Amino acid sequence: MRFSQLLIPTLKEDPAEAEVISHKLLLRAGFIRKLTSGSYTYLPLGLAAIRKVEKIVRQEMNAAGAQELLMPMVQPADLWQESGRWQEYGKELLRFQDRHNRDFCLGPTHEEVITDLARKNIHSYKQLPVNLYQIQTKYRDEARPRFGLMRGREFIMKDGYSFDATDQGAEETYEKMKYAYHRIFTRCGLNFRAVEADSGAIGGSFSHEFMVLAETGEDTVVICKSCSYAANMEKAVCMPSSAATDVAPKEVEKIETPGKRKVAAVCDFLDITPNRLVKTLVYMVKDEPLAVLLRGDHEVEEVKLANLLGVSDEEIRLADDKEIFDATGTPSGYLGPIGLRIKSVADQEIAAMVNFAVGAGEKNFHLLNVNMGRDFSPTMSGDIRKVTAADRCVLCGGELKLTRGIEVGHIFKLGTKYSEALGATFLDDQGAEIPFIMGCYGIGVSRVVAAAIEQHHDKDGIKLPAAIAPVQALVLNLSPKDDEISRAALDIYQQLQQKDIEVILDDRDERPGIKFKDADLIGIPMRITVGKSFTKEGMIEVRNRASGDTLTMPLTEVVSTVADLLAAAIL
RNA sequence: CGGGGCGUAGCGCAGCCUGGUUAGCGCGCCUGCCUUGGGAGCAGGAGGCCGGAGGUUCGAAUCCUCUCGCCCCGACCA
Repeated sequence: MRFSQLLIPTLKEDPAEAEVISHKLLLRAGFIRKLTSGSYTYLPLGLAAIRKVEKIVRQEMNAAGAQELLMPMVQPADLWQESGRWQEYGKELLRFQDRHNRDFCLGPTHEEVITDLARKNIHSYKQLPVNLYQIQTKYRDEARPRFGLMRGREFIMKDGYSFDATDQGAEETYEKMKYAYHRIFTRCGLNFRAVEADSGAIGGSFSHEFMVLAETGEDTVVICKSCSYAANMEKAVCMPSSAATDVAPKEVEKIETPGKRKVAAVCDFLDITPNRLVKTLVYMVKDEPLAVLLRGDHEVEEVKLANLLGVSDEEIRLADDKEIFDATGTPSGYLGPIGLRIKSVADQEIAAMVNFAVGAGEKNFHLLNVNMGRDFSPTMSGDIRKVTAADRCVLCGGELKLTRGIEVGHIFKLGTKYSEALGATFLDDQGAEIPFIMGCYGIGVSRVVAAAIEQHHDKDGIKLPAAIAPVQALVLNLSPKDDEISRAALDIYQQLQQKDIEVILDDRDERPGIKFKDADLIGIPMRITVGKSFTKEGMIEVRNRASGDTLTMPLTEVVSTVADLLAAAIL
């Protein structure tokens, strides 16, 4: 490929529409162009990078025993009505009608279609397990598309679905996929963590998100500095503190605290730190009020609270001031656990506290030296708060770090949710009719490219890992009008091609500076420069974009050197 | 969906508040000269219904109303 003939519209300045680095660089390097909010055209270089990721995904999925297929993107409403998601899915599902006024949607995911396929074509345990995947453009009518390829409405996704006869089989399949995902993201050159995610009703550790660690990530991830523990906020376990045993409980003392309602104001007034105070929040759980007791400096993690209560997180919400007063007879700000007439849940941390302050359950009063067990007993207790960087790792006791992550993959044990809803069953070896045990496994292919750029760039441009760079080598002919230089550049270009190394020859009639700048911007791993030093000394420069290492050598050594360096760079 | 910001040449922006000849600047683009190891220089040139509609006015890029689009924060989403 000749640079002069490729469409690589690089930009010298940052586009006004881009905020995050990957978005800016993808536009500047001529990888993508926006058509409309959330949809992008993949230009030749951008598409080539996506194809590289797809290739790795295919290799690893196939190696893990999965088979590729391709399902329709337009899906009939009936299937979604059968699963119940036509109502549940909300506005992200882009719906429309055909000429016969039949309802359809653009596929944001394919559980319904694949389950329909399975129920029609898989009938016996002898056919199981089956693991199917596709790589396809998905459409989600996102409320707010943002950050270029990071959160588009249209994006390329690998989605896979497994069907097993038994729970154990499904769990084995899950582990295989988890392993394959580790290989895929490692080969893509990403710094990532597989984090335990909330798996809602199914429970157990059967949902993992694969998070690329990057400041621009939309999710917060908790990772241990010492071991491999990693989890997202909804799932991250707080290790309980041990109770202080050397402090004697004191007498409860009632103090007037006029107008002091917020934690900060109360602590300030009482001259204590927030970790010596227990705040009492009120949640509405399916319209029932519930008091939630939490240390003053902690925050509720609603997903964990919902899980403890055995309800979905959509069924709980904070009560408003009126609901609080109606339920407790106390205005918000002075609520306390003593004398409460509604049920209560205490965060486990409170058990470790001695002589703490609480609201008195009476306007303008607080109590000091309160102790759980002696002065009140909550209905329930458990881990219901968000972890903080001050917490310790549940596995090894090491220090935790809160960091941001980009979700590039998600694996999930689905169980029988869809197979039951759609009546997708098979006969087991006893002749019994059983629903398939399913799993689903997604990878945001286009998002992987954006995430990789977030992790691999510098002030000059993109530094994609060789495994997913659009092409591997770029030969710069610095003087296209000089026959000797042009001949040498062409020679190297052709030799690299013969070795099956993807290469672009920059044969443009431009000044050297422009070629160097563009080379840095688009970030091809190996840059081979043929210029004056070749005519003068017979030397050619080979430069590694990622490391910046530069070697000078005679023409005869160039091709083998580049081949060796690339072989070392690609896993 | 709530809040904020922006739409003027391919890209980045000024002009708008305080209406007034042919609407500017930088980059890019085209032609020529020159230059050729880090986005050079000189000369000439093309390119805009100032997002759209309506209104106010003798006169609107500029003021008012509506509308469409894009971006950011939040909500939502996995």
